[in-house]
Amino acid sequence: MAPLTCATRHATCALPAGSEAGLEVACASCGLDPLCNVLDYAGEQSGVPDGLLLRRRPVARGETLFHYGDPFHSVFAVKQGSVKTYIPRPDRAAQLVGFHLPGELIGAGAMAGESYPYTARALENSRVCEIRLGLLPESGRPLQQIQRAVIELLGREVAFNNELIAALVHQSAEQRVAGFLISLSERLQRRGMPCAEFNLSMSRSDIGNYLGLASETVSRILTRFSKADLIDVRHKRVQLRHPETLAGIAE
Amino acid sequence: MAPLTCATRHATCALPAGSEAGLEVACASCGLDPLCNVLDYAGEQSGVPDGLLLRRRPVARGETLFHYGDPFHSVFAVKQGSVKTYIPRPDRAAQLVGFHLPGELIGAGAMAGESYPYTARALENSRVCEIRLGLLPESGRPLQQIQRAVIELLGREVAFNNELIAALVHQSAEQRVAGFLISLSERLQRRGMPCAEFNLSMSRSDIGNYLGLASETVSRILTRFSKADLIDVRHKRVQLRHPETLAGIAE
DNA sequence: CGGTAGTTTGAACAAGGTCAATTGAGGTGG
DNA sequence: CCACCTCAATTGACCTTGTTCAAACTACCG
Repeated sequence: MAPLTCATRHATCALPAGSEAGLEVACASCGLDPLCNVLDYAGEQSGVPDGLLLRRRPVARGETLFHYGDPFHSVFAVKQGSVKTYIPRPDRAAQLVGFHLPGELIGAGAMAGESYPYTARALENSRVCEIRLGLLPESGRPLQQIQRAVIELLGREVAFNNELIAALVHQSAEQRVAGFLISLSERLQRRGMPCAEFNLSMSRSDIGNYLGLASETVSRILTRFSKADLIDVRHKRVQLRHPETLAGIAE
Repeated sequence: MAPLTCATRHATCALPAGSEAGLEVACASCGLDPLCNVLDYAGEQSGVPDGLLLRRRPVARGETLFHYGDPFHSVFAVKQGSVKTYIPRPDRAAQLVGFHLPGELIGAGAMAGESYPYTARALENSRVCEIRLGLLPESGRPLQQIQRAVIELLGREVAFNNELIAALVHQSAEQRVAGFLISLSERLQRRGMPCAEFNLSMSRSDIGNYLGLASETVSRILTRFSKADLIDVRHKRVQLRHPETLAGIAE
């Protein structure tokens, strides 16, 4: 078997201009990297099924990675573009769970259970890496490292969610939107992507749904920030002019 | 070394009347049970340090199990009574993170990190079991099972938090309070505790803080529910009269 | 060049927060 | 045992915030 390489260790390749969104995250900055490295190692020890790693798979805007309730098989990482996750609800609007930027994981919450607790859908033409954890053998030494990595990932997820809860529950609409922009910017920065100016690939309703606000409120606050010269919004393009002030608003 | 027994496999022992709150959860119903069982096994294989399990440790009302930022050493489970976790914040009121009922874990979110992300304080005179995971050797076969159990626990935590976020962000004050009561009741039931009538060991402000509401709003809604004969509130005692209707309100 | 869906903006309204006064419970000391 | 103190809980009045409903506007796409 050919030695496996990390799912995301590849330079950007040429693609039809305009068909894909933004830059690609470097492997070293990707949240999947620890797992990728472990699997590299596992590969050389053999015992890891082939086809375990699917790298830089293109996903068209609107396409889904998996649906709510599907049996768990893979953890995904966004390589390029963006993905939203949501819980479809009968006779109600879907509940938005999260937005996933380059370098971020999708489906981590399902690793412990049998099925995905939400649907994942691409917000734009994107690329994702996929690790088919479902194919992993249940024994052998590498498993320990894999488990360790999974624990690490889940722990981060828990911490992030705890912060999010604290934030969402107690903040005003203005604070939430400011915090949302700052969060996006910081997450892009962490992955080495341009973070002062970026795309709001999700709709205002998606943002509102995520933050627990009406889309009109989101819109109003964005223009308010814009008039205060804190940001510059044009269509889906946002530029942060005074991130410090925004961060101050978000507290 | 004497064989270790599960941290929580013990009958209730006699105690000064009135000094402790409520019944004790059975070990089989405890969230720590999977870990306890694994460690039992580990003990017989040797290699597990002594003093790893501290069982049914009494904790006085107001006493803390650990503080925000303390280095991680143990996972706790409430055996009897209740505990709240919160993030202390400079020049602001603390942010309540969660309430922990008998059978529930505390500090699971810290297992992946180095330090506790919140402070844990007993709401009443309670008893907790403690597993000093920090003392675990980093190798040996049982580690795999321990890791598996940890992943399981973290996964549940993530799932619970996702639901919580969805709930808190989109629900009205009335829905939140109804959902809070139902959640308490269901969690008590899951652990085999009386669930139709129970103690609200936390203050109205704690509830409000947790749900993102003013304490006055919590109070108003409780009396509203009481007048509608959905519940009976007297001091800290609550009786659910029409759980189904409440569940309907919470949606 | 329309058509459609997302976005912006305005005005009326409702939910919940804030402030303040009152009541009630538990604890302490005389 | 009771008076008193303190703090939590309740209740009322008012006001801010954000939602809802509706209409105009804009980008995007055939």
